[in-house]
Amino acid sequence: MTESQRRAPVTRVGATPAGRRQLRRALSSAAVDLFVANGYEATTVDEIAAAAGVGRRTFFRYFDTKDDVLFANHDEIVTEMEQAFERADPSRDPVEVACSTVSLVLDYYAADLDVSLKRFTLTRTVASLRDKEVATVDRYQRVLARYLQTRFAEQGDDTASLRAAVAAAAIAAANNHVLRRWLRSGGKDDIAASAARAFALVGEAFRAANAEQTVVAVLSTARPLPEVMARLGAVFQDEGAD
Amino acid sequence: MTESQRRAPVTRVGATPAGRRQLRRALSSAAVDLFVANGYEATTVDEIAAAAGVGRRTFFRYFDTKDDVLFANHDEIVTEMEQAFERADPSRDPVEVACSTVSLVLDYYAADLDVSLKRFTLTRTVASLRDKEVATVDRYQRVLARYLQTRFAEQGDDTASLRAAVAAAAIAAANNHVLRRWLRSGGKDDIAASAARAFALVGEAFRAANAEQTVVAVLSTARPLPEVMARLGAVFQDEGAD
DNA sequence: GAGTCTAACGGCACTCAGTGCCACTAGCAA
DNA sequence: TTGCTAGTGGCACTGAGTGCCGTTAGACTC
Repeated sequence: MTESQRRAPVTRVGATPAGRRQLRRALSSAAVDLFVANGYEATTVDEIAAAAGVGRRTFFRYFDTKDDVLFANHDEIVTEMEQAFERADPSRDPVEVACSTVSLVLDYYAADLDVSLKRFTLTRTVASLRDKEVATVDRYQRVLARYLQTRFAEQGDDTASLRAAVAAAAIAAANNHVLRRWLRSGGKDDIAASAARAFALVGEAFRAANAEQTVVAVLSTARPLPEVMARLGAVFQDEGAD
Repeated sequence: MTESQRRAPVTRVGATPAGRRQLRRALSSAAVDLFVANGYEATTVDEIAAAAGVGRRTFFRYFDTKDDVLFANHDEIVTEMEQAFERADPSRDPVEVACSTVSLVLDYYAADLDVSLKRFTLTRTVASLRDKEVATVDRYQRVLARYLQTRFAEQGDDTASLRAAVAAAAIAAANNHVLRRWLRSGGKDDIAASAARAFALVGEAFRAANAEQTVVAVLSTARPLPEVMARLGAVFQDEGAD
């Protein structure tokens, strides 16, 4: 063995699955801190790896790209959402199921407030990271859309695909709006309450249009019933037009 | 001058603004063809530049990144949308204005069907290009949201920000759905008709939810009016809960 | 037509992300 | 002790993106 081949003994953290998770977290944590301290572009992968006590090559065995390290548990969220949809009660309203499922994202962000806040400032500052975040949002928006599409199609909706895409986008936007507002408040706001309000707005917009509305009104009139019916019918006669 | 410094005469296309546009198009066109022929990753910027008859360094003076070349006129679309919002009739319904403005994107895509189709297959195939497209969509979705937010705020909507974000997402999703469906048909479908249908769905979902619903119903009962009112009131008593 | 100036261009060298390859070794099994 | 496996680090390589600078086409002036 030559002198140049000599090296420090390898700790080999990733031998066990728990160790792999631990190293992933260590890399992610080190990266976030370095990004915040020195800026994203100014931080090299070498520095991240060194801060976590591993080699540069090992970093790329845990994360495909440099920016992936900021969204470490995103895959986890997506698979968890898919599982939630699989075991969802089919009798519940699809939009409602989608809303309550997407709030898994809020739970994940709330579970690690410190990292969430740092990532928030980074995604607001660095354009490429903002794009990356948008791409991750799009990924679970697709999961929402797929679920809604199958459910809408079951209900005999002939525009299921369109309605699913639009509703999924609306739900994701509402979720993001709540999330960003909460992060801007530094995690102080009542996230559950604002989420409920936001999803109520979405549900109102899309549930109502799905099934026929059931409307109830009270009127007082001396006119004979057939005339009342005719007048009421005239009010909605343009509804068939598309 | 040494032999190594000798070079072919420079054509200098970009001396005039028209020439710059022409070279941009040439680079974009060459890139798309190479991407389709040899794959995105397998195509180097050197090859694109060479195919357009310029040096590699010039490529990066016309496009910031390699993937930007696929979305060459995106900035143009965004600024045109912003201008459209500025001269929009303030008496028109905001959602309707947003819908008709976003269809500028459809016009741009329809204007160059060939490139649009090639880009479509690329964005479906290459993950990084799909992410890039999602990011571009997000950019004009923000323009929509900003317009809707100011208009909703004018109307005294205290949840203007949320409603604007959700409506903008829905409009963008509807637009994309129409666009993708049209591209999958190879440009054969009637894009205007399907756009009208899609935007009708969005408008229905968001215009109606803005004002209070006006409901009319006919009922026949022998019960005294106060009891009827009390029973009807009980039906909606959970509506205040948030 | 000759001189001048500006800006587009090409070349070169550099950094860094990401990848393939291989040698090394900690931990485990026989 | 002797393999075997898998995590790891080093190394070299490709390619994107950037800063710098010399060159020169084309426009403008006189």
